[in-house]
Amino acid sequence: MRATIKDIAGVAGVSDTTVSLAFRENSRIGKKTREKVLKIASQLGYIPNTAAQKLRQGKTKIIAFVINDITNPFYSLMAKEAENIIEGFGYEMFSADSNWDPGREEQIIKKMIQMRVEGVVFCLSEKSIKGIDLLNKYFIPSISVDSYSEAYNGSYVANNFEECGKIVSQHLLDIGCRNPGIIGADETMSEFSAFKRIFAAFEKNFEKNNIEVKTQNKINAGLKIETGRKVFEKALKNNFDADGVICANDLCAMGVMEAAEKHGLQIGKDLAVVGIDNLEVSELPKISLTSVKQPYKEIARKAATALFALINQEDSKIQIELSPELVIRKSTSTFKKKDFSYDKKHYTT
Amino acid sequence: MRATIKDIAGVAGVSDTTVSLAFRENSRIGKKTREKVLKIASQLGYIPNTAAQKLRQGKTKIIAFVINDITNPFYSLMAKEAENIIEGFGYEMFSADSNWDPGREEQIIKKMIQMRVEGVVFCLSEKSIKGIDLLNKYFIPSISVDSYSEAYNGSYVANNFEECGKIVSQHLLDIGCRNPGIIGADETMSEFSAFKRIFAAFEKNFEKNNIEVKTQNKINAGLKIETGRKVFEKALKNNFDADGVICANDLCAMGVMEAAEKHGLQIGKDLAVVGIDNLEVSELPKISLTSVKQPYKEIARKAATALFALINQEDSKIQIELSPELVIRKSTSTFKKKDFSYDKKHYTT
DNA sequence: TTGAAAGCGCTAACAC
DNA sequence: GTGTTAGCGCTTTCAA
Repeated sequence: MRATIKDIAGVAGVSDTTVSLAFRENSRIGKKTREKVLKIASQLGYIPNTAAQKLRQGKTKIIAFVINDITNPFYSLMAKEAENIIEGFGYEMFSADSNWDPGREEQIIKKMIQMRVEGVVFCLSEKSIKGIDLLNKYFIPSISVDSYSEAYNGSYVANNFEECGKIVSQHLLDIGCRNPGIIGADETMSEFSAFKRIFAAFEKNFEKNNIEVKTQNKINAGLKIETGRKVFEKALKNNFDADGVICANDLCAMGVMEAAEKHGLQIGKDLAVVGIDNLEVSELPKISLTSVKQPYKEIARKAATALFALINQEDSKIQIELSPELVIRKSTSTFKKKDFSYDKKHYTT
Repeated sequence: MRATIKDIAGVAGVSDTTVSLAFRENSRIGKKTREKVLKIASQLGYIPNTAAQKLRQGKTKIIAFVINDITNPFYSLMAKEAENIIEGFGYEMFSADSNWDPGREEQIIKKMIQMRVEGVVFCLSEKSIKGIDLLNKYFIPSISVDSYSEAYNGSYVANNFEECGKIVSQHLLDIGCRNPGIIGADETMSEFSAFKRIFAAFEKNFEKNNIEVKTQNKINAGLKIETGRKVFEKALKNNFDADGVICANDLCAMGVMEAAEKHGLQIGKDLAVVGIDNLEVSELPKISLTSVKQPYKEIARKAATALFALINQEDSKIQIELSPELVIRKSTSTFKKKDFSYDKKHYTT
């Protein structure tokens, strides 16, 4: 039904080989023959069959992109950037969404191996390493983006989460906060290495300055406005008394700010709030949320490029961390220092 | 290098066919043979080669999802929903991002045909119909989602944009606006049928009530906070004087509200503002933007399901429009009616 | 400059 | 219940 190379060969009165070669530039085919073949091919509406090509050549020129949640704008941004790089190398990219499910992760990676992809860019749920084991077993070059679990020892291009926690805590210290709080993700997500590393670094930097994050000021809220609001409302009614907080993300921070104001606290003055993500809406004057901007585009670009270095065996392991940037806005910039005496005694940078 | 069916057959001392059949449930193979084959396959780390399967079977069980911009949260949401449905049918989904470029669209669709996909879900830029022509030429079932150009006559599951423009205008009428304004997308995007249809229906419903949208109150801003703010600031300095506006999307509306307040207008009272998208942040008390919520998830689900009806020839053309919902918030709910005398004379529903 | 022949890995007819 | 044979559409030797 659909035209094949044989059909063209039949009409043109040449061999299959000649037709195949006619599609490649600078092949040994004569000019006239090529023109004739190409013309007939176009008349017959010939489109090559990728499956046959791949089978014959053994190479697929496909890279897989496996990600936790493609509806997360940062992940879809990475997908788009990676795709551009990958196409620049003459490869195709197939993406798949694991929905944070380790079972689906493994299943997707198996499919990708069936498909004989030549490399994989991934950001996994960290709940299982079966997917990575599979890739290693079949010697498929792969690289992790954004974050990676503690046990992971392969290639990655990641956010420097220690730096992230550190710059936030340092900023809070600098503006005068002496009683920090941590408003984390919900229970499932708070095991994710990114949050663990950010909050650990945040706490560590305060400890270096002899300031402790009180247990009552460490809570798990979630990644949405609503969860941030509800959980923080409740916390304030209990004994939450921090003067500066880091939140799991910007949406959560917005919920937190709302609850705080409702409780009579002035944002930026009584309570400094920092988010993570630097969403477009965070810069609205009415929100004006200080936030951490992470270099997702650059991560994706570097990772895709690095993957080809692995594929071409120019390198055997690549581990890169990129630093975030703190965007300071009103939610932290009008803080009133309460305890200046403290600074002289303890404060160090 | 990688184990094939022949390798397994060799070790097990059976034929290729037997091995192939062993992987299929309820095939005629004996129980013991199957167990032996499966065991050896697992020992050799056998993973079937999709290219070979597809080539042999002629069927690929692949659906393509071609979309303008996967970083648009609504589009990625549709991709995810569609993928779930498609997997439920035992197919795989490959997605590709055309970045609103008609050239890339065509190129992507060509690739998908090379890949012998069995169906395509798409949302195209509307700047060219070459992609659709290709699909038709090769008799590949396809369905459009979200929007479609005027010239398009194929299957679709779309937003009912007329309804969208109508409910917004009716709401503005109901609260007492008598001098409407339209704040559209930038020049490139404003040719997109979705915006044209929404704004036309908006205007038409006002006209039915003998109210005209003045030329000076129709402006093109854009789809971002910043463009909304800048363009509306300028418009207010000129002669923009509407008392109720529809904006191209929520982000634009936020920029508009910011500029309006800076200019001394009270949102909801002097100027009613309606957005489109109903973003999560639009419900924040400080923003509280009335907005149109469009049924993207349902569109994607219906479209994917409909595509299989087309593939299985249970149906030859499917055209469905789904209605949006207006979420009313403070940006329109405290409006002070100025001209009650008008109502008695003209107002109709 | 061209063609003949082989085969990538798998599955489907058909025969036993 | 199992094996033989052929072939999906293409590319790649190798020979002419």
